[in-house]
This record gives sequence, structure tokens and C-alpha cells, in this order.
Amino acid sequence: MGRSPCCSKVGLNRGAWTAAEDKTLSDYIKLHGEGRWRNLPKRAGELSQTFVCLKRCGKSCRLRWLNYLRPDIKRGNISLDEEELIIRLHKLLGNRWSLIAGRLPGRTDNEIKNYWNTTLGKRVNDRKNLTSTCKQSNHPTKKDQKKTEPHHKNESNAVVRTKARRCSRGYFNPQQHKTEPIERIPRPGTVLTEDSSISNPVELNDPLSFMMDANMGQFCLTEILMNFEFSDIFDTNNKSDLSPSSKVPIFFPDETLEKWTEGDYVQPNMGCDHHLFASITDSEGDWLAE
DNA sequence: AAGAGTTTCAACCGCCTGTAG
DNA sequence: GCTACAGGCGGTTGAAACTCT
Repeated sequence: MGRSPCCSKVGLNRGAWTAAEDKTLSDYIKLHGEGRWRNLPKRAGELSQTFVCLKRCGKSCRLRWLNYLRPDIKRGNISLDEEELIIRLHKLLGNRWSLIAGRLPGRTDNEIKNYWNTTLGKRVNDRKNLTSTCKQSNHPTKKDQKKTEPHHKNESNAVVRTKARRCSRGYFNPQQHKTEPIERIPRPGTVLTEDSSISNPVELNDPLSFMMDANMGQFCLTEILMNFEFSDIFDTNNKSDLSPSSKVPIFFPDETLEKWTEGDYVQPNMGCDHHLFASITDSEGDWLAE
């Protein structure tokens, strides 16, 4: 005897959301806030100025809001910094997508999960198998080039297809940029808006410098990676306890987690132990291997 | 140009946990 | 302690977009 379904599925819409449904939902949440998802569709329909009844399951509403409609969602492709952080966090946390997403402001667990399953997971496996190719050519592929050009579909389609368009994979010539800072080329999929500015020229010949200066907008992930005291989290002398396969849960002190999620967590005079960080996150040791 | 094959990702599903009564 | 409910999470699915031949 299983649990009763979260709602009667009879007469409910399924599949892609329409623009009208999105508007009804976001209007309602902006006015009344999140929560009480089960009754939300009914109440939203009653209060909707567009008189669009939300024939959706409460869970579906929640998912739509959290994964797409929320105003603080960051659209566009995962940046290099974010990729690195996801990989490192995945090593530490495993498939705890919501925890990982919590460390990446604007990113949803669903997005990170999808990105891992379709891209990063494969890449990480490839790296393991062929470490020498990790410095693979950054020259744009045909595939990537195609992605730079938005594919315009019939706008009259009422269903909102919410796919971020991708940009070409950027590349740089190490010789060319040894001394001259260059403007960063957006990572594939970075959504270019009118105010999009990748303003910080970066010295790309130095990976650390690249990481240090990569501008993330709200804050710099690199600073998390560089300033974060991993020694606060665990005893580095006992790495075996951190194996993802270990049954021992990883406990992050509240203070630590707050630092990660707060916008102003970066402490200017916080210790910056690159070597410790590198030893932890870049270790090829078994304790991090999957 | 067209069809087949592949990739991407929004949405769904079912299970789990926390909580109120 | 038990039950039902609400919300959250991770795995999976399937349609659309994209690439290849």
C-alpha cells in the first residue's frame, strides 16, 4: 500500500509548460511566496489576472518554479570555474546534487545533474582513461560552431521550450597570449545578453591566474576554491573517511556552509593555502577516485 | 535535402524525511 | 508511537534540438 499521490492526476496538464502557465505561476508566487505547493495551482488559478487555471500538480509547479521561473536562476552554460567546482564537489559529495547546487548560486540541482550526466561525467571518465588528452584542443568544433547560431523556431508555438542557446567554444593560442591579456571568450552555452560582459582580461598562460581572475559576476568561485580552508572540514590525515563510497556522512560545519552560500563569505585575510587545496582536490589518490 | 542517429534537458516518478495532529 | 501530508531529492524518461551521413 503506497502513499496516495500528491494530487489527482485526472484532468491535469502534463509536459511542457506554456507561457501563460508560467505567468500565472510566477505572478502568484511573487505575490504570495513559495510553499503550500499542493494547493497552489488551484489558488493561483483563482487569483490569476489572466484567468488561466493552473491544471498542474503541485509538485510540478514547485519544480517549474525552482528549476526555471525563479528570478535568481542563472541561465546559460556552465562556466569553466563552475565545471571545476562541480567536479570537485562531486568528488567530495557524490550525487548529492542539491548540496552541490547549493554551492553554485543560480544553478539548480536538476541542471547540475543533467550537466554531469551528459557532459562532465563522461569527461571525468575520459580523463581517467586518457589523462594525456585532458589538455585537449580548445579549438571550436563544427558542433560547437553550430551552437553559436541560435536556432529560431516558430515563435507561435505556445509551449515554452526553455533551452539556453550555446556559444562557440572559445579557444586561445598559448603562444599568442603568453604576454598579452586577452578577453575571455565565453564558454559554450554562455547566454549572451546585452549586458553580458566578460570584462576581465585574463592571463591565460597561467592556470592559477586564469582561475583567480575569472569573473563570476556575483562572486568569484576561484576565491572559494583558493580561500576555503578545507582543513576546517576534515582531517586531511584521514582521507579515507571521505571516500564517496564510505558510509560515513560528510559533515560540513554550519559556519563553513554559510561561507559557501553567502555572497560575502570571502574573507580578505583568510588563509590561502593553495597547496593544501591542491593536495585535497587535485589528488589522484584513491580516496577521491570513484 | 532528408532521414537516421545522438545529445540535451525539462519534466515526471517514486521514494525518503520531517512534521503536525 | 502512528498516520497522513507536504516538501525535497535523485533517477529516469522522452521530446526537441542538433549532428552526421
